[in-house]
Amino acid sequence: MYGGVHFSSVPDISNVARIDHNCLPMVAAMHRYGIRLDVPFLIALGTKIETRKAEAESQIRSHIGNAYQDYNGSTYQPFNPASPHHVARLLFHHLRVQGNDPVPMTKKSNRESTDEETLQIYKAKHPVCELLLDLREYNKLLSTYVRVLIAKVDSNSYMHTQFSPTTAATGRLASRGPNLMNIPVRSKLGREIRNAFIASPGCVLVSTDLSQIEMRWAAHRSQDPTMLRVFQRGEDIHNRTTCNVFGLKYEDVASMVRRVEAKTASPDEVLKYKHFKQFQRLPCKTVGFGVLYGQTAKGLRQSLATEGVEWTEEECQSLIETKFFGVYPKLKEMLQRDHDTAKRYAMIWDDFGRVRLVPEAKSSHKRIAEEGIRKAGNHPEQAGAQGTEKIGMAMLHPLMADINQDYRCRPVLQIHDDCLADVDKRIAEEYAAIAQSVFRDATPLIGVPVESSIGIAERWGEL
DNA sequence: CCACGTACACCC
DNA sequence: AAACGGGTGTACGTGG
Repeated sequence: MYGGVHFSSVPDISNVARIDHNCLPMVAAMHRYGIRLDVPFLIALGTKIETRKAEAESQIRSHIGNAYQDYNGSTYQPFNPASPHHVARLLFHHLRVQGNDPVPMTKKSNRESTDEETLQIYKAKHPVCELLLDLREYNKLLSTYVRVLIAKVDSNSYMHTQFSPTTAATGRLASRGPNLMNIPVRSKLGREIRNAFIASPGCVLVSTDLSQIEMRWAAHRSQDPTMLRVFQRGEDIHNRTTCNVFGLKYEDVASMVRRVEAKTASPDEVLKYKHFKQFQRLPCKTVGFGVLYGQTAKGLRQSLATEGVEWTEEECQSLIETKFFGVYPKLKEMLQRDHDTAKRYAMIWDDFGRVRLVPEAKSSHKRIAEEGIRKAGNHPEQAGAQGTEKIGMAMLHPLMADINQDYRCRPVLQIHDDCLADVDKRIAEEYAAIAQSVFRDATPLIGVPVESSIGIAERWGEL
């Protein structure tokens, strides 16, 4: 012991460089081979979105008429719906959709916010809000994805993006030129873009996904008995949390879900299920993600509100502190330990010894210090999860290279807990089984089974 | 004219 | 004065 520091607690960083180094062959192969794009499909999609964009623009113009009159001192400025500044002036100064209510403001400039959340509030007040939201989506899809992807494919329609294993502080990969880790998936139209990513001729795309890997790392590190049992029994962790919080029986919930999914539930039970899903499971699921990120009661209240669940801050506080951590007390202790480590040493590290420096954790400014502590609280799980993924990639690549002698078998993308390969149809099943077991066994966790799921399809959007 | 900060939006 | 961790990219608007 010296100066309050236990030498035994100093992390061993020697494995980190090896992990990053050993995943490079697969990363390089991803860059070199690239992923195939269906360019005619993308062009048709682009045309479709351009049409919708033009419609939305003309409707916006007809709705606002001369409502927008901005005089810059010499001329009237045309309204630009892509400018948040113009949108704010239109809605809150000319149309005054807020009436006498206060409007959410932007963080740094002193101006009304026009983000999606804000526009949703005033959707009922003026039809232009929804049109502006639609237009935003079209502009986003066209300028960030459709046009860029078409412009950047090589002469054989393959996209070669760069992956950097050393950019993110937690060891996650970063992708640029273009970024293929943020291709849309949540909205219907956005998901169409994912369908432009296709397998090579005679091949299929095989995805290998580590399920709930950060949660499993949290279970491993905390050794929380309830969490361990959830994963050992193969339960749905959010259902388990919900049951313990609301005093429901797990098996009752599971059988209800089965009946609803099989469409054999009575109308009464369907109503009960909908209530369960929105007002019980959703809050518990949100907390489950949120706690690993250090989400506060205020943040939880906010994110639930966007899902139509209007809880008070006090109710959120009680859900997090009393109810959630009441179910998983050892998880709370682990997070507390990590926060203490950050406050004491201004750093934190994961089980592989990947260190993150958080000097701000020692700041005298509470806000800055808490920011550092939140970063530290999440680091061991995010970095640990990435360790599993990178080690899996390192072990899998030589096996793929062997197969690739006779049949096409190429890695194409990694998205944090997901590894995508372009594989000859004739050996897709065989490859999938190998990849699944490699990722599953890459890093044994104590008392926690790791599970990887596989998907096979010709288009990425179908996975 | 370009560089940069900001707002917003997409992903895990 | 924030209120959720980790990223990239685009358009706008301002200031050098």
